[in-house]
Amino acid sequence: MDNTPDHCRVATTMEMIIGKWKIAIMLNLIHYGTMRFSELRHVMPGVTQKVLTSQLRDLEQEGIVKRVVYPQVPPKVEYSMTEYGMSLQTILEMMHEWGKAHLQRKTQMLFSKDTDNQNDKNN
Amino acid sequence: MDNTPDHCRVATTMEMIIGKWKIAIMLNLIHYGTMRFSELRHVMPGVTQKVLTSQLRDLEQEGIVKRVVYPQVPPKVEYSMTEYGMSLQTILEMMHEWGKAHLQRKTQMLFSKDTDNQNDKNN
DNA sequence: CGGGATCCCAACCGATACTG
DNA sequence: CAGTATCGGTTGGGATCCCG
Repeated sequence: MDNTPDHCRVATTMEMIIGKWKIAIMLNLIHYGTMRFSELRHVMPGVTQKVLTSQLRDLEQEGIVKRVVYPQVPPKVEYSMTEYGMSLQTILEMMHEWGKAHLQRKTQMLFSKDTDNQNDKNN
Repeated sequence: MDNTPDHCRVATTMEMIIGKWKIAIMLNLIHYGTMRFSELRHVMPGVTQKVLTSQLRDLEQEGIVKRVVYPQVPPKVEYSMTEYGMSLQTILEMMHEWGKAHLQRKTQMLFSKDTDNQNDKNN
C-alpha cells in the first residue's frame, strides 16, 4: 500500500530543507539552543545577511524556527527551533554524522591514488 | 570538542543530496532495488531525461549509485544503490516519513483557517 | 532504449549600500 | 543590531532535438 510513487512527493516536500544553509542553521540552533542573528552569522562565516535572513524566513514560515523580536533600541532578535522543528532533530543529527564520515571518505580517497604501496604513511 | 562550526561543512557535504530529484531517486532505488532508466522515469513522472541523467551521474560519482551498462542492441542500463549508498537508507526513510507527515500537516492547516465554526461546509 | 547536445529561463545565492 | 533593497553572477532544471 506504499508502492505508489509518493517518493517524489516527499522529495518535493523536502525542498524546504534544501537551501544551502538551512541544514546548518537548524543544526546550530539545535546544538546551541536560542541564538541571536549575529551569533548565527558568527558560527556560519560565509553566509551573507540577506541569505541568512531569507533562509530563516523560510524556516520560520514552515513552522520550524521561531523568531522573537525584542523591541529595544539596539534591536535584538532571537531564533530557536520550534517544538515541531525539533521533530527533525534525529534526522539532522544523522545527516551531520553521515556528512562528517562522507567528508573523511572523500579525503581518504584523495590519498589512495595508488592503492597499496603506502601502508604506514597514509596520513 | 565538537563545538567548532563544522555544521556548515556538513551542510556543504549534503549538497550532493540536494538536487530536486536525488532523494526520490535513492528512495526508489532502495524501495524497488535495481531499476532500468525507463523504470526510474516511469515512477518519477515530471523529470526529464536530461535531469534524471545528470542527477544519476552525480550520485554515481559520489559512489552512492551503481550504473551497469549491458552492451546490447536495444541498450539496457541498470541502476542500483551501492553498499555505500545503502548507508543512507535510514536517513532517507526517515526523511520520507517526516515528509509525508509534513505534507499532511500542511494540508490540515489549509482547512483550519477559522478554527471551529465550520463543521459541514469547509469546502 | 538510453542519453548526449543545446538553448533558455528561473531560482538561488552573493556583494554592496542603506535604514530604524 | 538586524535587517531591507537592489543588482548581478551562477547554477539547476526544463524543453526540444538528435544519435548509437
